[in-house]
Amino acid sequence: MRKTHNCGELRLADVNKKVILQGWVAKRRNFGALVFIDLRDRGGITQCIFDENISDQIVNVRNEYVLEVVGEVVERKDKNPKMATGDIEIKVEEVKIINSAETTPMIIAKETDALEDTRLKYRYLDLRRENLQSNLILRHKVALLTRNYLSDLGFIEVETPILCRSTPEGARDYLVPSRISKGEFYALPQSPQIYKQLLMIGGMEKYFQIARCFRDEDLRADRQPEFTQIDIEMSFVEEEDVWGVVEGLMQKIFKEVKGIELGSFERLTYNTCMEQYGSDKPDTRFEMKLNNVSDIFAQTSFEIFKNILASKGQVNAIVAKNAADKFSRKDLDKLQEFVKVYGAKALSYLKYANNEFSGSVVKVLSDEEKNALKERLGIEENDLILMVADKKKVSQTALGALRLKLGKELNLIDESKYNFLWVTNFPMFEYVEEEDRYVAAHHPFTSPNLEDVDKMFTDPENCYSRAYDLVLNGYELLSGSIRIHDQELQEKVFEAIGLTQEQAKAKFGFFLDAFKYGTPPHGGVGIGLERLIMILAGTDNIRDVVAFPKTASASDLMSDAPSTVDEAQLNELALAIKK
RNA sequence: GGUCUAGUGGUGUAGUGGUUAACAUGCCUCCCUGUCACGGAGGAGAUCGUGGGUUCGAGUCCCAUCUAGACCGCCA
Repeated sequence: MRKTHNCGELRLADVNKKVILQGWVAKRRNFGALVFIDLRDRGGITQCIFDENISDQIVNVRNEYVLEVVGEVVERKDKNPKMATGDIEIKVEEVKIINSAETTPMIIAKETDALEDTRLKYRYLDLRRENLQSNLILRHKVALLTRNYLSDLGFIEVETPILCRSTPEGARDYLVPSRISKGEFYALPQSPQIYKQLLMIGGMEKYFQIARCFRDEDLRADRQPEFTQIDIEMSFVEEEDVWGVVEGLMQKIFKEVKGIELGSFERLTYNTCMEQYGSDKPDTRFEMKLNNVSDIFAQTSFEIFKNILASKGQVNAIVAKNAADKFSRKDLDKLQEFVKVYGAKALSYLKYANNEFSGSVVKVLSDEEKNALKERLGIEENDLILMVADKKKVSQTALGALRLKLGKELNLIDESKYNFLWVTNFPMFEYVEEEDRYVAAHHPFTSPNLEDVDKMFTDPENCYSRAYDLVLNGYELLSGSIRIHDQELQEKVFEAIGLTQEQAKAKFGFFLDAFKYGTPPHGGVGIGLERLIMILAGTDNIRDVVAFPKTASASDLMSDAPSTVDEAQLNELALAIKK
């Protein structure tokens, strides 16, 4: 390689050095006989100056041409404090046009104005932008830190299969038809869950993998169909051991990447989370907690609240402090529509100003009820009370979502904070109405809390598990659990979710067999790498931290995947497309 | 599966049912020796996502459809 430096590293101290740079033309400023070219590579941008002796050699050079310049580093006459290399420039003595470039369909700059579909179609051009490059470099750093940290602790990285057996529970699998066994399919792994547990049975004791996972489900701003997990599993451990490893890893990453010393991680149970924040992944960077005010309305004559409470519903409230004047009737109607998305039938509100209440439910609530609310919620001048009366879960989640929306809109969130929160004691089961049965809330290999084992059949609603999530600033950063290592207990869990022994055997037979041969107690986590990088990079879009992401409909605009295939390919797989 | 938003020169946007569809940027030509969002003069570039419909007349209104985005469901 002839290149002596990258385009971001030269400083005043390098003046008089003879250098060779190679890179792309980011910008050309032409003064006739004198031409400035900003040359860009992964390292940054350096200004190159072409005087009358050489400028005629680059008259045809346009943006994104690839150049080699040979020249001397000189101090600039007029320095540019906005550039890292702004004190110097290259006085070009020789130039070689390595390659030309057509006019690009988008402007390649730190802040491009191109919309995302354009950027995705020409992703290789978008990747030349500083933002995406620094995000990918950040991702590399975090992966490297992770490997080193875990390796130092005695973890072994093991690759697990991408072509797996389909598992019927949980997320939809991506399927891959088998050519050799016609009519049969592999599935791409939703996570290496079963394999990493088998590695524990296989005696690896401490395993990790930076593992690609695939889920054929609809996308979101923080969800791609293929994504990467920092997958960790350990034998002979309990919760504290796993959490200690994860906290150490996060502390290391935040220290090295952000220069931040993380404090201790807070912990809340799932139920407390739902009660206080209306979410199992709360953003704890601001307050505005939920209050269950159902008891205030125990004797209410307001029919709607009365009926909801009679059918075991709840009335929850949040308070937007000193913000009543910021919400017009129209604004509040919009909030009403917002909570309906989450299944709430209505949003009740009360404004408090000049020592009196006004608002949607002011006439139907008694003075006693309003005073009780005022006292319970610590209402002061210009406060706004927002209430949702509904089924417990609807009331909580609707207000939880509203809390987050208001936190953002009222600027209550301290963006400089990184609030980690362990959420523990998840319910073991979740009731699915359509199927009239309980399913595993996490996955069926999660251990129930030992004191709740009996409740699996007598009181599944109140049976809790040894599953935990780590939440960072409102994002679910990881999920994990202590697994079942006892065959008998595993069979009971299958029974509790309505799987007969035969069904369980058909679905997980090899896995259950393995449990017979001395399974160590074990547990672990899967950390969403993209979400971690998103937060570190300060973006709320997962596509900003993936080199070649998919659109919301799971297609790749650049390669136009997925695509149809030849009839011959289908024939070879014994497949036909249904018309 | 559902709700909402958007689709107009290469790119990003404006556009009240009525003249030749406007602006910025990019692109092309020319001028310019200190710019860094360079500046100046001129120029090319759009069947307004697609298909129907209403209307004397549709970028604009209606229906369908496609694409992109956000959210709900979904994501053990």
